Amino acid sequence: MMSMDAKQPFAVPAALQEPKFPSLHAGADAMRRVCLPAPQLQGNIFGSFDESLLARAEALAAADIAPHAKGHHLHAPFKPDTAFHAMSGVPCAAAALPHPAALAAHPHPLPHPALDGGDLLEHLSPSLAVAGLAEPPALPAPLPPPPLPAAAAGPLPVPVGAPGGPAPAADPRELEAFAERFKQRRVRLGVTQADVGAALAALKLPGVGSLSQSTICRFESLTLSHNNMTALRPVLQAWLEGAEAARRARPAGPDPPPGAERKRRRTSIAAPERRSLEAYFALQPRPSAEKIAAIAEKLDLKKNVVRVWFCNQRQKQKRMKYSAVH
DNA sequence: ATGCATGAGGC
DNA sequence: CCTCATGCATA
Repeated sequence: MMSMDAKQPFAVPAALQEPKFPSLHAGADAMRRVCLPAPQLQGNIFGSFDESLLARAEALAAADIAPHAKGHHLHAPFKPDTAFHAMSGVPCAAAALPHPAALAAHPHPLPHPALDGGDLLEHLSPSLAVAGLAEPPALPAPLPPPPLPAAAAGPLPVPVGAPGGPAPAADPRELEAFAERFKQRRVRLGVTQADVGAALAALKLPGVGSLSQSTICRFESLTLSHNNMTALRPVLQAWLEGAEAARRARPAGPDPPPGAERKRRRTSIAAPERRSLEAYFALQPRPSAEKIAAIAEKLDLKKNVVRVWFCNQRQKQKRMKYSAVH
């Protein structure tokens, strides 16, 4: 009976359902092809050593890297002019997979086996969070009022605006700085990440609806792709300025009580299986469908779960925290 | 804050 | 089937 989904404020016909930021797919797969190893090579490797590799992966997983020594240094700023898809060399390097013998001796050139896929994002800087800025559950506007709208904010050039071609200064540093300032000012407004996401719809910017708490969070912590960050920045900046202006006009506002709705459940992959998957991933980040099926069977997971897991891992490896060229 | 998932767009 | 942007559910 709930034809009104909480999401999707304006029912957009599927035909019109365009991505919120149309220009995000700039030659995204060009690089993929470059990364793809010769099909036959891949076939040879896995055709011949299939069992060996699987076994080795499991052995690695089972042996477990107990000390859990962490020391990942992702490098490769690599900024081609066609696309800034923060590609670390990792996926390609792994795809270029030497031979099992080499793997046995040295898993790969990196300082540590890429078994830390889940840990890649863990050192987000919680500086603001621990600074004593607990954000209110809703928005009762407790508002600690140290007025300094422009004090902390430096000159913002707003580099967008070329009508003929979008050529904004896409400096990672710029984005990083903005993200941090954004968070500070947002907290100062006493607004949660979820609130921001919801408020975006009210801006009625073309092609921009609401966003989730997840996305706002990821923006603030720079755990989005560079393209994504770049696309979101103007939108969030617009909201921020509007919100600060509104605050001056009307210091207080009503806080709408949140509703309660339950939906889908999240399947959770157990630690041992996860470790195995990570080991497999280190050997081959882009396994074939057959490979995925084999892995799924060995780990007793649904094939689709395994496939999605690999997709998500690849996506994580591309996030911009590590592409921040300095 | 993050893990698993969906869906659009693309070969 | 992939990538990419994004979100629900959850630790």
